[in-house]
Amino acid sequence: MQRTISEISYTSKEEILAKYAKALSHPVRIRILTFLENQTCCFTGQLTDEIPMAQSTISQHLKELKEAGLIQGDVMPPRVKYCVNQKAWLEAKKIFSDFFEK
Amino acid sequence: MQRTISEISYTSKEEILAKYAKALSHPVRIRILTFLENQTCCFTGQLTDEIPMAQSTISQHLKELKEAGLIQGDVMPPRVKYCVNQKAWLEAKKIFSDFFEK
DNA sequence: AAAATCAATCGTTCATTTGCGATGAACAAA
DNA sequence: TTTGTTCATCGCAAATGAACGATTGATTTT
Repeated sequence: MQRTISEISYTSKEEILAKYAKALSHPVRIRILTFLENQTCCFTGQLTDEIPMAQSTISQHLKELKEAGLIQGDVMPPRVKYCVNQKAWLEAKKIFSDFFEK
Repeated sequence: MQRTISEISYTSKEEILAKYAKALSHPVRIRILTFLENQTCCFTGQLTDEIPMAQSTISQHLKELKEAGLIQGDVMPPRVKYCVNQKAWLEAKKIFSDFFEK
């Protein structure tokens, strides 16, 4: 059968949900977010103490969470304090909840 | 600095959440699930009609959703009817909602 | 029995993710 | 100024993901 495959485009809801889901798609990122949520905030050092992974790996996961918008980092030399971005957190919460609601 | 990197192990909550999140981490899978949720069920053919992607690609995404447990396929020769797995759907809903709740 | 239909799977290609050690940049402390 | 601390980034390797066309297997229809 011959199918015409045009360019697929997604709604922004689909893309935003996928973006947040991707951020949550690795268990260590779940752990990091849970940790941050409990502490309100924390320094990277606490995470590298708690999580048995290379510092560079944790830094990489933090970067991904930051790029998804779920966390933010405040530089407080020589350390960096990470916190959950409450605005994005609430947006994600709502988007997931709407998605599962219907 | 010398760090000891033991084997990391995750809780089953972390793993289950990550598994569902991964299933939702591609916009076309979001679209498929939304479609299924609206129709209750549908045949693969409806999806390949609706979504401008190769049949094999859609089939692959269906497989991933099935492996995550979110959908199930009933073979009704020569077609296959896909439905959301309500049990898994509710579990996912609760797990995401718990996660964002705290 | 032959042809048609539907969907899964195979094989390929290319891109992205994951993890690590090593290095670098910024700043504080000695 | 040198040393130490903290974290980000680079560079690499291995694994996984995404997309496609082609093929196969199951079943119906002709």
